[in-house]
Amino acid sequence: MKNNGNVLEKIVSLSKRRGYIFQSSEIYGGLNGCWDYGPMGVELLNNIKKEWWNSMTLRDDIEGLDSSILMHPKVWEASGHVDNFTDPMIDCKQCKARFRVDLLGGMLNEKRKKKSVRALNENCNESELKSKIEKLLSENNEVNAFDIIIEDEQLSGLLLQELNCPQCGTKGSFTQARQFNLMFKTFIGPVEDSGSVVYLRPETAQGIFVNFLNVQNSTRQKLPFGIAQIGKAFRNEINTKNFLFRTREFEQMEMQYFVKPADDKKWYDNWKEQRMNWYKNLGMNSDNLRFHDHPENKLAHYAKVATDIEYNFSFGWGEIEGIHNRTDFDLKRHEEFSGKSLKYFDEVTKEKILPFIIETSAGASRSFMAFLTEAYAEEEVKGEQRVVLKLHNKLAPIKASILPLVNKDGMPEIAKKIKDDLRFKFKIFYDDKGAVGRRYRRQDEIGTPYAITVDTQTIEDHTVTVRERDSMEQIRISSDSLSAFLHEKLST
RNA sequence: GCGGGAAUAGCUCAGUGGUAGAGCAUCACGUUGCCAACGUGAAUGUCGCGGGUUCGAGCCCCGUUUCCCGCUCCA
Repeated sequence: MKNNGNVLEKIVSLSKRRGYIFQSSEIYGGLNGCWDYGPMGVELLNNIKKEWWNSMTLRDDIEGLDSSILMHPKVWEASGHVDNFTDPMIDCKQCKARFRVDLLGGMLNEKRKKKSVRALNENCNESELKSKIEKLLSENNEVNAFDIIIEDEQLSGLLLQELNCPQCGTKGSFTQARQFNLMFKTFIGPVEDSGSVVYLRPETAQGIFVNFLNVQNSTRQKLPFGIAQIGKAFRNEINTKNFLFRTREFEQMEMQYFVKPADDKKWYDNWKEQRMNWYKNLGMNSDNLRFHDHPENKLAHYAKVATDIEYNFSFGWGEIEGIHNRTDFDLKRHEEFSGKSLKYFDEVTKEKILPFIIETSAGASRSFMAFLTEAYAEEEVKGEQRVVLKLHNKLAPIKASILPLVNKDGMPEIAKKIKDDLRFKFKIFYDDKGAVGRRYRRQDEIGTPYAITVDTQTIEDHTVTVRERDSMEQIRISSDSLSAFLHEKLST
């Protein structure tokens, strides 16, 4: 059932109807790839983050951190993002082939480069641009001029018009090159010049790396130990798509584990297993989860080995978490660029070493969507269809609904008292509108695991029925024991 | 970024150039006896946005935005 595109649309629709996800800036026509978390969505998201945070920090060897989104621009030079985080693309309108502009030069021989530069010079009749081209040609030979012009914001498009597509040979069929860095730029202070440029972080990890020694010194941790952080990150993606899956603003849950270089393999394997189990323990079916190891030739610039935990979304397998061995790349680079030592002093061997880093980088937004997809179910009950979110108890936004069977004989008063007893311990919802069957179904649709109903017998003996979401079965328990009941059920 | 589809009430959708509609949902009143009950009444629309054609546009044309699908891409 999950393998048809309809499911995503149904989830999008349900998300809006029931307050999980709204489109950002909807009244203005929306903003591409931006989404808001509604009343239910923010509860689910917070529950996911809480489970992750607890699993990471309720142990001896991991410390928490919340670093700022804006960081010194040199951080991103050191990390490699300023140089490597670019992706200028063009398409051939004729044959639909896509090329990276920076690689296009390598696909053309010198003769073609010279020819295209000459043609550009001849065909250009805009005086300002013409003089720019002539200046370039006077300072460079034609081949070098090609490489400069192809990267030039103003001239690149004109030069592309003079080129033939390497695949189909059609001339002038390229789209405009989009020349940009995937990092969002902004400016600090009132003057918007190059000296005041800062970036919105494209990953939270660097905030951990630059604080490595601060955390170690203040907590007296010994290797191996980790630093965990949850926060927003931003990437100016060319295309957003698939609901929450590929967005420009997203939230990461990252834990960087610092180890002795010789132990890197051991901890990489260990964290792979721990992280996979985390998803399974929160209700994801093993069949919908897999590892995808990165082939060596596709590794990121900082990684020695890497794997993704992928989830089987309605649109196919997609990464929800990356686990990388980042080696000592980041700490070494930050030593280089900052001129400060980031070495760890081993008290036993009396050695100064630069630790290796095993990174676990989970997408909070992507996990959110995976948990939502996993939970979504359509069932037939007595000839009627019901839609139910089978969310894990720990993740469900609302833990229990409290319902008077009918609005008379004092039932609402008893139900309201139960609500007041429970409301500061659990996220609960009181509903007395319409028939009770309808109220059950409404709660099913937002994933509430328990429905507590006050009926005639409650008036006599203070017992209530508790209906379980997935089985729809009811048990009868004393209203005094509800708190203990929920506490037990929700903690497993 | 390319190609295809879509956008009308909160949701799902009908409306083929001539008065803006249905079902569900919402609200009020009545009713109520455990899985989307019923009656009566009410409220709800820049027909995604901007132009154009026309006596007249939700409908035709152009542009644009957003979403979905496929391709491409994802340091």
